[in-house]
Amino acid sequence: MSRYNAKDIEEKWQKAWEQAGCFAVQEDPEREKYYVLEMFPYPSGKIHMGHVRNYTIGDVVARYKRARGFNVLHPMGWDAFGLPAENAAMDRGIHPARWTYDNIATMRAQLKLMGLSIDWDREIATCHPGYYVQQQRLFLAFMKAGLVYRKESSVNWDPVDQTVLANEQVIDGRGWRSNALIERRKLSQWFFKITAFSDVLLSALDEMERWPEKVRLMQRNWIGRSEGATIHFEIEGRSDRLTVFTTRPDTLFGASFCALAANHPLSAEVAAKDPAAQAFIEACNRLGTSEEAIEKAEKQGYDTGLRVRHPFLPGQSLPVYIANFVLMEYGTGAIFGCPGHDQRDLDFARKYALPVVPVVLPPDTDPAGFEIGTEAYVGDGTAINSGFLDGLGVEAAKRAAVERLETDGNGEGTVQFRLRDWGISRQRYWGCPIPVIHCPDCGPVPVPEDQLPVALPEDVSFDTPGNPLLRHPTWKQAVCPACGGPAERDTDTMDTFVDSSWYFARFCSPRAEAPMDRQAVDYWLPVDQYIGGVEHAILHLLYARFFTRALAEVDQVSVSEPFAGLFTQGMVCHETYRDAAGKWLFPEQVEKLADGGARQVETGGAVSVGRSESMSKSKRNVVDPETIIDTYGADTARWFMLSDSPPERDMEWTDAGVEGAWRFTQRLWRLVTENHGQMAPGGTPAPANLGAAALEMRRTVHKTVHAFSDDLEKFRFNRAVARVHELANALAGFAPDDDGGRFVLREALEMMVRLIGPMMPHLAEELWHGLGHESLLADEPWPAADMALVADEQVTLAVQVNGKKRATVSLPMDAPEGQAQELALAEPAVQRAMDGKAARKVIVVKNRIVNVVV
RNA sequence: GCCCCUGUGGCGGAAUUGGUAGACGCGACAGACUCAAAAUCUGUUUCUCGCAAGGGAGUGCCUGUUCGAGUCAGGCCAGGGGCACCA
Repeated sequence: MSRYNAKDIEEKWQKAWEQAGCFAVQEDPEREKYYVLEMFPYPSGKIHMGHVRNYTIGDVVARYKRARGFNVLHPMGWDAFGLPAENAAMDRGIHPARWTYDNIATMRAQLKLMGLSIDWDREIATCHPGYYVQQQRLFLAFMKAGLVYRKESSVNWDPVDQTVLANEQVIDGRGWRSNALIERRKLSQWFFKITAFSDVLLSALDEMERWPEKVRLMQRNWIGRSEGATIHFEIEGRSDRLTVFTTRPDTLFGASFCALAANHPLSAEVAAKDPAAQAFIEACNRLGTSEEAIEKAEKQGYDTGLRVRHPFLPGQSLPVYIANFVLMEYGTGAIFGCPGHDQRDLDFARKYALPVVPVVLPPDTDPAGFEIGTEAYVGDGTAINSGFLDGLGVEAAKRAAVERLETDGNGEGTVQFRLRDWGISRQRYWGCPIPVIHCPDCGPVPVPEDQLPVALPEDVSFDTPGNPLLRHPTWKQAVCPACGGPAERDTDTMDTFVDSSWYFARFCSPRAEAPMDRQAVDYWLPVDQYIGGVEHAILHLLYARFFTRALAEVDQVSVSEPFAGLFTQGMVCHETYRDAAGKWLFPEQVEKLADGGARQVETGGAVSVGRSESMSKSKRNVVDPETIIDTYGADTARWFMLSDSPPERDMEWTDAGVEGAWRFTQRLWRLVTENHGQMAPGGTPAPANLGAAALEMRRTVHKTVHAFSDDLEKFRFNRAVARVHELANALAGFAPDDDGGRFVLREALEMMVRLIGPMMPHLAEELWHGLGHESLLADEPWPAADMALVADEQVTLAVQVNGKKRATVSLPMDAPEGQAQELALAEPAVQRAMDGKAARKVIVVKNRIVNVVV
């Protein structure tokens, strides 16, 4: 029995597509465009299974839309700046550029093995000066438009490595390399004014119907619009006021303290005269900058000795604390605490023995017996102990409180967003240099157009701590473009999220001299289908949305949203293995035993099998895509990726699963090639009459084409795969015995080959040619189902008695309800279940079900 | 701590979106072919009572809505993801 040789055949067709230039595209106003984009990869070294899944899904969409007649743009590039390149430089002494470009070469070759329908002419890498010079232009355009500004913000500072650390590099308050205690340090940095778009970024989500609801919800929560009030408390013995933000102005009568963020200006002022306050602030600063670390830490405070006057209760005042759970970045960096109706405030009040006054009475509660114990009451209710607010519901009380604050000049109703401006300065080498020169006299001055790009110097070293750009002997020396005096370059580079915030636009005109060619972006944008991991649901996608609006504001694009459709795929998981000593083992080191256990291949030692987790190098539960492609071919790998698990969900990679996919690849090949002799010749017209078996087969084929196409449209690839299995099963039992049968067999095989085209493009191309076609399947239109053959003639209805299935009846499609009822009641099993009683009610749902109620 | 998601046979999952639970695949078992193995083909496979015909239970747990709930509502339990300098 001959076998399908994936390796040779895949290479053959990849060359054929390349020679024919199938996937190179140009703007064509005559044709409807479709832009398919998968999130571009970070060139970390080799492709991993997550990439294989991502690009397989994207390629199915791209090839399908192409067959549907769209002018499809499907490009690929590299998110090539980032921290790992610098880590490699430090660990192995390789220059980040060398490391990155080597990785790109490796990964490009690997991706090409997958047979993706990509227009490689448009390839870009964000670390290439041709890309980042355009990004510098955009930065300067944003600066001119007032969308960029400078302010101080806190960072994790590693005092030993002399560097800023990402939150993930801070482990238990210590630097991951140096193990030194991390400090919070203030740096003057560049910010993008994303908050100028808070409202539109939020409201536009309502119209983004082709985005998953969960991503829209996450973004809504992230932007975090809340209505509330700012309240100005008079500080006793001072002329200035303390301004706080609250979402619960209705609970003001229950306030028992105010609290400041550790880095609030007033905290600093107190600390200047109070060493104990200073020590407390320093302790807070050791907490790290992540919200998680701050929220999970034990609530602690320091009494500043200051007191503020209660705006509604003359003569009463509240203590002011510095507290470790108040964030300077949100609201005004200060709060008032109402322990009765906020859990954090309650924990704090109990700790520092502050009063707890209930001011909201839950519905149907006796005020006499109502007390706050260990749990704050955050629900709706009626105001009590609240002076002029007494008796009002929460919403009404909020309005009344705000009204009084405004009348008295003690505050005002405000809308607050959780969203903060985007700090983009990074004290790192491997990123896009910020094109600004700092002049002692003129301040920050944009680098003039004729001096762009501000290129990264190549002669840098990573053997000493700190930012290589900062300590480079000459790079930062510059002349002020405004006054001509000596000045210094900004030695920071941009957050790599900036690079990925506009690459989709650059793909439209990747070699343009300007950031983008307006005609090209106007034709291609927005991206019709964006595909990537859900881990980017907030940051990357929100930044790209902001960036697009900013680009529109500086008149670079016409669209306001970058991604019309979004699909978030799940992760690829694998079982984890450990030896007796608890060390992680690679899957190839482990042999599964028949009894379900496992042992080590080399030593025969015990292996404990852990749960399936997202593939990661640290847990060694990885399978190398190149090995898989080498063994089984790209089509099998692609097919398995699409089988079984719905694409939005996590999937488990198993050896048995790939082998199953590989067997099916071989089976399809045999099914088509072994039936060549039984088929009608190509081009034979459909006979007027078909035998019963042939007609049934033909119906199955057209139903499959119809359902399969619908599944592709809806990203239900696993079901589409199942339908091809069903069709193959049906074909295996079909032996034509007349011209009609032979016609149906050819039609069935051709249809099946065309359906699998987007999923297993090489096999499909090979079989297509085997069927006698000269054209490339990649250029063929999508097959159409004959709707007359898709509709069923007979339907089977379930018959229930009191909701329990007792029988089924078969009758013509759309038969009248009376007929269904009559047939159902005549069923012996139904009669038995009715036990001689009369039917009280019979519910008939056409073509679905009959339910007899007795 | 806050926010989000998921839960169906031995396993991955399907279920026309409130209407026949378990499609399809994997695994397992039995059989055919073979000197034998591999490959391939055929059949069985939710659990349970029964020789059978046939019955009972069943979609993480509890309560509810409905003629009818895997699907809707409320409350729990378990697992996973994100939290602004990883990309």
